[in-house]
Amino acid sequence: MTQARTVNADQMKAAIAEAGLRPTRPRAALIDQMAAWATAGTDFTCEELWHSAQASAPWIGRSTTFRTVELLADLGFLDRVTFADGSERYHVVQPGSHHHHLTCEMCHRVVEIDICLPAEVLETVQRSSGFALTGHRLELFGRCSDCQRHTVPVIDSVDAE
Amino acid sequence: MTQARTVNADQMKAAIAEAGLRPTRPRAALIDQMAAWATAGTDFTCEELWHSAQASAPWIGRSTTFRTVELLADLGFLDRVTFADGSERYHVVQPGSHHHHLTCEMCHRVVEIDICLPAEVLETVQRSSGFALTGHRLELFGRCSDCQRHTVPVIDSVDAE
DNA sequence: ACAAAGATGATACTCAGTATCAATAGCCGA
DNA sequence: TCGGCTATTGATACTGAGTATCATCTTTGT
Repeated sequence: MTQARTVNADQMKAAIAEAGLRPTRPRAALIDQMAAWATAGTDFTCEELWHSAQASAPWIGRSTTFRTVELLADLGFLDRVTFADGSERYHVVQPGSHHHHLTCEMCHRVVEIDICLPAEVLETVQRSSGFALTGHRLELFGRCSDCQRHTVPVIDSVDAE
Repeated sequence: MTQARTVNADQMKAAIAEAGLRPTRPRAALIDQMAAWATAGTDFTCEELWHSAQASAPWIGRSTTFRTVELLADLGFLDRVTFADGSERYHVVQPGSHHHHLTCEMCHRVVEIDICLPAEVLETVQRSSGFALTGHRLELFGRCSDCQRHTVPVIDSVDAE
């Protein structure tokens, strides 16, 4: 797997400035929290971000949290990651990098992986279906090494959920 | 692409009987509607199913619709399909078949495809990440041949959304 | 026909996210 | 520095999808 270098708060703030948007206090506070989580490899929901940010900035509104997350997602800093149980959470990533996610179904750890569908497979699909492919989404589920150690080993199957 | 033969109402009803569950009128009505959609290749949400079923069976409750969809999903007859815009809908499939979905981002057409990640790719991920893989989810997005005809051609890119 | 268990439908509720809008805070030019 | 323009904010109310509850009604096995 590839450990992408962690996105920091300044990168996100700079991107906001470059987009001609304003560097406001709420945005800064939320970005700082997200960047901290990014370093720790922690994913989050908007609700969690809001609650967490309120510890240091109780004046931040819920709407602003949703708006800021949407903004950062549009700027490419946040990916929506799907977990094995179907839940979806946000994860900070390097914008523009093409990768997919491998998530631990026990501890929710997220690992970015840079493997992808081979181009010839995509071309085969394109030819046989008549579709013009514009994108795809791949999520891998499993148990991380720590969680394997603490529980019964899973059957060595690689089928879809 | 592989056009899986369409699941019919009787198969679903038989599966319910085999599971030791009861063949009730609401279940039959909902299954008939889903089977009709399956033949037409139409996907749906619970809400849509409910409204549609009410045309012929106005006594069916909303809760029952959700319960029946969940039941059929558990029995493997329904897949949750993700579309390019992030929305999720149900789609009737042959239970037990391992496949993925290619969806048209314009008309929401769903095509089942039987291509998958090559085993060696999965093994590489497994080795390098230390994860024990247990499943995956792959969604392909594009424009179907009909929608390509009616609009400007898309850039021939195959990157993720 | 009868009782036990399964299934139903009405209702109320939760939860995540959205819409609205008056008030506020950055920005820019004078 | 001032003033005004506009982006942004936070409070509030709302929506839509899905869940919990529970009295009532069906199936089913006897």
